[in-house]
Amino acid sequence: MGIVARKEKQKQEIRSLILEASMKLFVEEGFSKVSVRKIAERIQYSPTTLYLYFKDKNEILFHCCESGFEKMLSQNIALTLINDPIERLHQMGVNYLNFGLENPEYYDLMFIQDAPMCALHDMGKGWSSGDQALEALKMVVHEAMQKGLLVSTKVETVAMAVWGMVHGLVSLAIRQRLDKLVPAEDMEQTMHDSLDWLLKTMKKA
Amino acid sequence: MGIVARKEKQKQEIRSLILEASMKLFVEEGFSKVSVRKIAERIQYSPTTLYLYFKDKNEILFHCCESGFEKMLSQNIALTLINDPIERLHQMGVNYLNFGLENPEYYDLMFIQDAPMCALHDMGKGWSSGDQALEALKMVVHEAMQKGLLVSTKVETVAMAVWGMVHGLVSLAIRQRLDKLVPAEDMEQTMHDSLDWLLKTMKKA
DNA sequence: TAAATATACTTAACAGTGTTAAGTTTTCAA
DNA sequence: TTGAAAACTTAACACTGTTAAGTATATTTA
Repeated sequence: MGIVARKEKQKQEIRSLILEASMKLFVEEGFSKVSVRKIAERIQYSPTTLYLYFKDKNEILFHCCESGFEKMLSQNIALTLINDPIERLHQMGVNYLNFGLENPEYYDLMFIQDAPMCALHDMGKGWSSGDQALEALKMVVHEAMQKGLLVSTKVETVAMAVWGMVHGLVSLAIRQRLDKLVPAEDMEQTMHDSLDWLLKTMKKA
Repeated sequence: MGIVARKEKQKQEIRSLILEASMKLFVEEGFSKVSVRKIAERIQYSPTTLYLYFKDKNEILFHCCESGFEKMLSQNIALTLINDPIERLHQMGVNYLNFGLENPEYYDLMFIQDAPMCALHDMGKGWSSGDQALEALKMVVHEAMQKGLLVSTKVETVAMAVWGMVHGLVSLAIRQRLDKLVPAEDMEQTMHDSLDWLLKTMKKA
């Protein structure tokens, strides 16, 4: 069975090749410019070959997403060192804002486009890394409530509020909706101010 | 000069015809299904005719957006009756959430897609109705601070936080990102809970 | 009134998109 | 060496936004 295993390994290698080319392409040229033909050209294959390794373009984008989540989670490792759950939640928010602003193309794919969600639906699979981040968020909110640092409410309510806000800020910024509210040079700072304000405000008196 | 005025009026009528057809189309079939050819077919014109009335597709979508903003603002008229600025801000948020959930296609265009912003940029114009809504938001925050109902900070910080959150909730919901956090049947309620929570929380003790 | 001009609109095409069916080349086992 | 299976490509379909060139239809001028 060594031979069939090697075949499988080769297949995985080409899958990786396709995904790496895709990611390079949309980091360099932006998400909207990624096309099946351009990906194929980069790896010197015919466009139709990609369909032997992935069901459709959405599925390719879905897998790019997954590596985006890993990228995002990797910056959160140092987080476990922070004891105060509010402070930890705050830092999670800061990391989230920074990730979004520094990787707008990835962010777009992970949280704004619906192509990846279509793929996810078609495949009947779950997010794994995405769910993991969500679980961490709920956990820290729960901990803060248990320690009496937050007024006790449904965990989902607060988790949704916090995620909603940071996502709202990043996605409005990415889509140029904040330009009229605040000058470009103050934008990043104001976004962080808003986050600071939320966490200071929600802290139990 | 009556004749040139009539000509101008006819031109405006065809512009309206195009816009109405576009809006019907994307309310019925969704934003992503709107194409120049389909719009043209609806009004029994050749696709290229549309380019005699609008610079490109983005410009058409931009004007659809504008009527979306009017739709949105129209539901905010009753708002001026509310005296308490916090209560008014709350109701603005409620209206925002409802508009987004009831008109996801419009919302998509107005706050998520970047086609309209491209058009806006190309035309060198401003949002008018969009800016108006933003001004109203800043105003109510300002008023709440002046009346001592909110801790005084930069108005933009709080306005951005509140808008960020409601936009975050709506856009995450529209793009199916909240499905894993909360069951579908509780989603709308939880979104409103989050908004309630924010406003209760930010109210000065 | 007839010719010239300006307006309104269409046809045909370009260059691109995702995707599929059918055909070809390569690889490998019997 | 032959035959089957796997890997890959060519050609095509049905779309997309957009433009250049051509055709009718009004309107203005001589």
